This record gives sequence, C-alpha cells and structure tokens, in this order.
Amino acid sequence: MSEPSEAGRDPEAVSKFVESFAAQLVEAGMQRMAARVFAALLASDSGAMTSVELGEQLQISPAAVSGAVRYLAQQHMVSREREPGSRRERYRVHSNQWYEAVTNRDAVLKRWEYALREGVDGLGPETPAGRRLAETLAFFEFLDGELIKMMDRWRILREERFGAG
Amino acid sequence: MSEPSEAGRDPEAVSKFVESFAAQLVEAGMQRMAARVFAALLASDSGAMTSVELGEQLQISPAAVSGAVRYLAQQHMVSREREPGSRRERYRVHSNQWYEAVTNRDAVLKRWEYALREGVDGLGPETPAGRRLAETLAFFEFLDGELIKMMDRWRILREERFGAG
DNA sequence: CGCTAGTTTCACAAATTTGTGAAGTTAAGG
DNA sequence: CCTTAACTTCACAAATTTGTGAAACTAGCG
Repeated sequence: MSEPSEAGRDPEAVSKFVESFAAQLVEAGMQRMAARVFAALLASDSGAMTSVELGEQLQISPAAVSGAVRYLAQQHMVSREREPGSRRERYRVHSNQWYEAVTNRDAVLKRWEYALREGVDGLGPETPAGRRLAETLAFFEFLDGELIKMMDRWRILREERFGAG
Repeated sequence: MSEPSEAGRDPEAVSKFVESFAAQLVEAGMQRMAARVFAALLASDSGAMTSVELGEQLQISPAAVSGAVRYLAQQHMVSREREPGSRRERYRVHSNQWYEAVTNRDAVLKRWEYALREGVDGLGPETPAGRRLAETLAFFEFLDGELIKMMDRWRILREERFGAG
C-alpha cells in the first residue's frame, strides 16, 4: 500500500467513487459528462480542478469538459475561477453552494406554480379539476417556504458540526 | 360560451394546461408521454381516466399510454384500478399520493447516501476529499429527516385548508 | 370453451442526445 | 502586434430514446 502524497490520493478509489456517484446523478436526470465532472470535483482534495486535469482523469475531450462545466455553472453547482495572470481556468465546488442548488429548485418550482395558476384560471377555481390544481399549487407554495427554512436550519447545524464554510 | 356539462369542461383550456404543465415536468426530467398523461389526469374532474380516454385526449397510441402508465405507477404517482366486472382499467391520481412521491425521493436519496458512504471509506475520512464527502453525506441525512417532518406538517395544514383526503 | 374488448410486448423507423475532432476565438506574454 | 495556450463552438457519426403499428396476451362474457 503506497501512500500517495496529496494529489491523486488513491486513483483507484477516486475513480470508483466518481463513477458510482455519477451514475446515481445520471439516474436522477443529470447529463452524464456533467455528473462525472461534478463527482470528480467533489472527490478532489482541493475541491477545484483545471480543464486539463478533468480531461485526463475522466478520459474525455476538452469539448466535453467545456460542455459539462457550462451546464454545471448554469445550475450554480460549480463556479469558475480564473487564476490571475493565466489563461487557465479552474472549476470549483463550494460545498455550500451546491446544497443550495439542490434545494433551490426555486426556479423550477416557480415555473410549476405558474403553470398551475394558469390552469386554475383556465379551468375555473370552482370546477373539481380546478380545485385539484389549486390544492397542488398550495402544496408547492408550502414547499417553497419550507425549503427556505430548512436551509436556514442546515446552515446552523453545519456550522456547529463542521465549522464555518 | 357554451357550458359543457361535467366531462371535458373546456377542452381548449384543459389542453393548454396539460401541455404547459407537462412541458415543465419534462424539463425537470420526466418522460414526455408520462408527463402528459399525468397532467391530463390532474386536470380531469374525477381525477381518473381510462386508457382510451387518455389516448383520445392526448392523441397517442395505446402502447404509449401503457408505457406512460407503467412508469407513473412505478413512481407511485398514479394508481391503477380495475372497474369490477370489466376488462377496462382506470388510472387515478390520489392528490395525496403524489406529493409524497415528489418528496419521497427517499429511494433516490438513500442511493446517493450509499455512494457517498462508500466514497468516504475509499478515500479515507481524514483526507480533505473524504471530509467533503462526509459533509455532503451529513447534508443528505439531514434532508431525509427534514422532508419527513415537512410532510407531516403539510398533512395537517392540508386537512385544515382542504378537508380530509 | 371460444370470442373479443382491453392491455401489453415487440421490432423498428424517426427523432433526439451525446461526445468527438477540428476549426474558431480570446487574451496573456513576449 | 504576433504567437500560442486555453477554452468554446461547430458539424457530424454513434448511441440512445421515443412512439408506433402489429402481434401477442389476458380475462370477461356468452
């Protein structure tokens, strides 16, 4: 058992984690390359990697890295940073940031709510179907509020357990 | 403005809702036909439809209905009932049932947690990466518990506002 | 027991998605 | 300014997914 120093801890173990966690993310609907890139970042010691590092570790083309990163950044699951005075970019998971992303399906929920509101209107709030939609809408509004409070609680708990982020 | 009695309220409005709500579900990762079938059920007065009704309203083949319904049933978003003494089946949304399905990503969360636990083990709980995974794991465990409590609160609220389900 | 309404399964054509190599952009460094 | 490292965009081949018609089940009903 060699004890690799720092970077690349145990490539075997890293790869095993990356692939199995990514597989779960894919099953939950994430694009494959995005999932793999994300998992790789999560499993890196510094929480950040360059495009080249990602490409090498995952055996994918620069184009694939680019696409994956664009997606992850749009979802606010990863942020890009520029090493000052270099053309090289670095992609990072802020541990925090991504919990928020998972729960802040805010944008998603809002669109669902919008569609439901339109539906209630169109069908009439007094029709049985309209009433069903209204109740569903109420549920999502409830969800919205609860998720926010829940994340507040998490931030506190996290600070206690793991120290400031 | 004709006032269609009961069934088929305003086909125009129904269709508009079905398509726009379904589109949102698709964007969130659901299969297209499943999303359309589900939306149609939500927007029906009785909350239940037969295979033929679904096929006609959505202009899709029996095969498509069958596939969609199988998926929805697996996800516990819809239940199938047999009209006694008939070969005809009827698919229904229990308003309740599906809120649970949305939040009971239980199975999903559990699998994520499993993958993370393996990762912590493989990388070593004392490595920086291991610590990151451990924290992520803690977050999901927290989430798990909170979702359960949240649904308890919803059931109470719902009963107050809409009466028993 | 067969007949047949109702549903599911299957094979396939069409549409969509995915990842790549290569060309195109951008900006740091001389 | 020119060079060139680094990233992005583009066109396309490969793989996957989707929905269909048709065949195959299944179970009421006579």
